[in-house]
Amino acid sequence: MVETASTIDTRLPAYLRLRDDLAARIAAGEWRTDEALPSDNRLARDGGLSVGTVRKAVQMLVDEGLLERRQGSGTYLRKPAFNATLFRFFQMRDAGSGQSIPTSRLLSRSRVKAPDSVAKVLGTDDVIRIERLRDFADKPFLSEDIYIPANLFAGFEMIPDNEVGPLLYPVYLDRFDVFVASADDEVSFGTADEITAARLEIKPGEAVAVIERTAYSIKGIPIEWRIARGPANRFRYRSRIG
Amino acid sequence: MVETASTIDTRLPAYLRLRDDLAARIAAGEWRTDEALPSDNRLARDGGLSVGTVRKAVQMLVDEGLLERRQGSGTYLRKPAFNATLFRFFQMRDAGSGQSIPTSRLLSRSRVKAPDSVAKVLGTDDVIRIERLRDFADKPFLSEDIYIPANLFAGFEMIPDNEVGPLLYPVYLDRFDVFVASADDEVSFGTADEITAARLEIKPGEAVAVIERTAYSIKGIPIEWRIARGPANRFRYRSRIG
DNA sequence: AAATGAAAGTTATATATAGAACTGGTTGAC
DNA sequence: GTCAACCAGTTCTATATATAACTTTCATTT
Repeated sequence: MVETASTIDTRLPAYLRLRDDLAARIAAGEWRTDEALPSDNRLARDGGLSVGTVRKAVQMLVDEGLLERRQGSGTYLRKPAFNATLFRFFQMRDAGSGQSIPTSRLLSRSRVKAPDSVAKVLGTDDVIRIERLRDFADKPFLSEDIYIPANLFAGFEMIPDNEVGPLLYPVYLDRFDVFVASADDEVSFGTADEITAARLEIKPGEAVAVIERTAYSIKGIPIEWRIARGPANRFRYRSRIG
Repeated sequence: MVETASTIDTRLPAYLRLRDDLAARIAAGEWRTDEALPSDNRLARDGGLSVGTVRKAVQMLVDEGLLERRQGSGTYLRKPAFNATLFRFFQMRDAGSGQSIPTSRLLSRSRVKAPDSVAKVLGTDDVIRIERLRDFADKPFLSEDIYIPANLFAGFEMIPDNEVGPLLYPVYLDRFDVFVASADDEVSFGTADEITAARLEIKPGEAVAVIERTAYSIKGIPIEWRIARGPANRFRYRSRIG
């Protein structure tokens, strides 16, 4: 059940090999989000390929949301819209156009042995656990419990608090070259236990919304599992299907 | 703000025109799900196009989930998996592998003037309203209020109850050639009013999950708006992001 | 009866090429 | 100085062609 990460280049079709190569170079930070990749023609010459093949490879990365093509201009990295895509739950119902990123308080980070259910999802029980509290409109509204594999995020628990921004996924990318490409969310409903209630400043037993999320890399390898709880009456979750 | 439905063929690119043409013929029921469409070569000859252009059009429909290509064999209609894709909320948490389609009871159907908020979404206030109650494991678990534009679904309210199956989207497709391609869901939590409580057999004021859904055609035209309520403690909503 | 092989038809991959549509900058006329 | 024209570079659309990989069918051989 071991997933060797970068088994590149078996005898895959050329367009897939180019896609993988580009994806790797993107992850390696070879280009910035403002200025941009070699042109189709250039990639074709360099790779000894035809333009059609190059376009097919690039188009895949566009479909996957990594790249963005601008006709007449070039092909660019898409600035990951963490906000809009992967962080859109708990948009406050009366917040109007605010759209502000909520602030985060790190409560703890430690390397621990993961609970069975988490270990099963991540494929290892050697994990780093992060406890976090997020505020919105000066009130706590999300209590989070996050698990990430220690082998992928070696040393994460040592990073000074002030170097960890309000969003984790950019940190994963910048410091560990781990890109969160997709996620499964599961929303349900429960009641607050003592600890959660204290953090959220509500009474134990009050209704909370529960979001369990598993985040995956482009290759589909699970990167993170988290469970988040917030007051049910302030909760709103949006999802696009299809 | 009027959307003329089938403004085909402006001077769109050839591959888009072919895509639209095929989509229309699919919706018209020209092919069945078992045996299948003309080959790439055939479509190219018939349309006076090159194979590359045809492949691009067909690929779009594959990406949209309408078609399915089988190498060496042909291109086939995909049987829409209504169950898995558009009807996955309220999977009961302890139902195990049941996966059974819940039963439906139609409570009312009538042509009415839509509330403002609904009219705004659908673009018309001439709608048909459907009230429905869905059961699971012999208990009511979803009370639904559904609105569809009367012009798209003329005569829907006349169809005998027993000819409306437990799932609405196949009915839309079979009888009205309306294909639901995507949807926006919005999940929140609230409390049951008198009517909802009676239907769900719970007490007024008890916690309910609320799902508001807007469903769209392939062209992005809103087709249906619904609001559904169910007991919060039995609720579980899954969503894939990215 | 079962295995083999050939053939035709299909999608999948890849190349080469051409012009259209668009962008961003530079040049030149006024 | 301003505006228009041009230009080089880019993506986008479309064609034509060739070969590989695969499926299905049918005839032949064993």
